[in-house]
Amino acid sequence: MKIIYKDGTVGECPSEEVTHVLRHSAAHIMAQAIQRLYPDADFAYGPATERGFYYDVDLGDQKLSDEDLENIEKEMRKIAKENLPFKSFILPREEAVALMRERGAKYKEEHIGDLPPEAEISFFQQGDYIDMCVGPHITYTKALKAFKITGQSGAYWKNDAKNKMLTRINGVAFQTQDELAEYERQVEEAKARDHRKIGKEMSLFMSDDLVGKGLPMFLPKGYTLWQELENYIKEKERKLGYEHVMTPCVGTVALYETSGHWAHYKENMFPAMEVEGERFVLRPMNCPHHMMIYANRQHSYRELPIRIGEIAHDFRFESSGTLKGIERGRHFCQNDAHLFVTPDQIEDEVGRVVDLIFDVYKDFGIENYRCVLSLRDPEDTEKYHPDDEMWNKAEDALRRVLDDLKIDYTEEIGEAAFYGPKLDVNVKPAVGAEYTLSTCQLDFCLPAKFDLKYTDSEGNEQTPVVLHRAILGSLDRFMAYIIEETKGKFPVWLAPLQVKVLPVSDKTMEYATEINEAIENAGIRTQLDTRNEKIGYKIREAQQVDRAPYMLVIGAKEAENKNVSVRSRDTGETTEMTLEEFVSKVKNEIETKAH
RNA sequence: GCCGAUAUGGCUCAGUUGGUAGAGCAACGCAUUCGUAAUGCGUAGGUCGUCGGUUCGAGUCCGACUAUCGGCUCCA
Repeated sequence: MKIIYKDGTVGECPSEEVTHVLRHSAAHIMAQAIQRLYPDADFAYGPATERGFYYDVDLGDQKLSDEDLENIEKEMRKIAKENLPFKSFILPREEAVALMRERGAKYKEEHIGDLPPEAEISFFQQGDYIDMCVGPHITYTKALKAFKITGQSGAYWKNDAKNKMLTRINGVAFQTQDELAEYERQVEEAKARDHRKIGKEMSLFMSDDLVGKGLPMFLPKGYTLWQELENYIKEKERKLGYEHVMTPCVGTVALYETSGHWAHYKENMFPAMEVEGERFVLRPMNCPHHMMIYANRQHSYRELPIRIGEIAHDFRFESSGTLKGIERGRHFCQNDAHLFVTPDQIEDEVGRVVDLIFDVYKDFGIENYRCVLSLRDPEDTEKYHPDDEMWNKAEDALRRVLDDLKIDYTEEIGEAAFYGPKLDVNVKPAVGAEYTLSTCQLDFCLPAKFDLKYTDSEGNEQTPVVLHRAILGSLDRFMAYIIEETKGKFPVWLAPLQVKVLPVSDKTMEYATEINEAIENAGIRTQLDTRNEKIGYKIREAQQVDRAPYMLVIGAKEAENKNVSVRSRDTGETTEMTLEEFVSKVKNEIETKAH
């Protein structure tokens, strides 16, 4: 594919750049279409994205309906068909400003003002549409073949909520129709994996307006899974020397004033409630409570690290627009722990946390993740706790741990919390944007705020460093993640219903009942389908709705042979075996957490 | 919170230009006793998200609110 650069030269596009150039050009073509339909439209930014492109546009008071978007898409096809050439030109700054002013492009004009004085100001033009842009672009509009407008949203100019809200029109674009079709197939697939849909189908959780938005409730099956996760992670932690505590999900405002959360995190908390002249809040995190537990008695350096863990209920006043099933609610349970260490122990302890994270990921078969080291921006002296030495030491310690374990990671400057650097492990769910599953954050501030101490070997009082860490993140979010990863086909150890016993007819109900009881007594979660239905019907529901890993078909043959026919959810194959063989097979899979 | 869309029995959806709500599945009843992804027949079930307005008449048109969905923003 030929492309045109800002200086007007035309060349062959490097193959890895083709899609990006196509998408960026698609944004320009969309802008041209919009300008034809809405002559007063004023354009802001219109880049290529991971899957396609968008353009932020100021349409004044004009609102767009779905039909309007279809019309824009139609106009884009028309422009592609017209096969207009892309041309480029460069203007001196004053002329560039004059051109933009003449065309009423106030966002572009403002953008010129943001560019460094030496910047070359280039333009691309197809037909009568001119866009300030560094390019490169396709040479003719016909090169754009496979694309689609996917929706619109609001977006602030320069991403700043103080600025005007613009209309962002999103689209996808690919090199071929096949790729576009594949994308659409993936969107369908993602919808089928959506934890909200599967959670409803499998009766895992529910929500109700009367209870409140963002406040999901776990049904028996969902809570069974939840408890498996809780027991699993607590067992892991116990073996690593964690001690678990239970603390209330309410605290005084004074507690959060001490921690500093009241000053900096108040807008994300439910407002305070006043009782008998004292003010309380629902807690958004557990750090202050755990600090108080540490402070409950004096500590020697010999005891450190001290690891305090809790499956803790928290409440955050999340913006209504960000709520999403059990992935993001206003109530959730953190798999939280605070590790109190001496400065010398930081590296070791972080290493142990990182080991634990990947040990857990192995058990769950999690392979698609991205490690992010969030560092401070040394220029931003306002945001970050001022202690250069501590920061450098901590950031180096985190880096060393990752390097020693040969873990790939990216560094993000300015993404650290104000109190210290952090390591996040992010995953990409089937539906929606990437989010953090596990985190390990260093904290230099909180221990001092609570005046935490330990006595060192010289007999002097020292302040410990705190590591905040969460492995499963929140159990709620983690559950959402594994629902989407497995499409509800959980491994045996997690499945709310591990076995479903299906008598072929009432004639074998008695034997099926015996089998079901024996399995239940072996500590396996099982259910007997007592309905008067045909076997195919029972299998269909056990497979499609319950997603039970094993179905036992019990008919005359099994009753006579005193055995069971085991149908596997995953392979669809049926094997005959004795009840004892089956029970030990399932128990073994539970034990080994087989995937 | 912001931009846009949506809201109809337990679930998934239909409902034409405004004229008294419809299907499939599920539930319940009866028949059937059946061998690996839906047995047949029947019964019951809805103040169409809420409130207000226009109209002789509103599921349908208008407004407000609530919730949900797609994005944006935020995320100690």
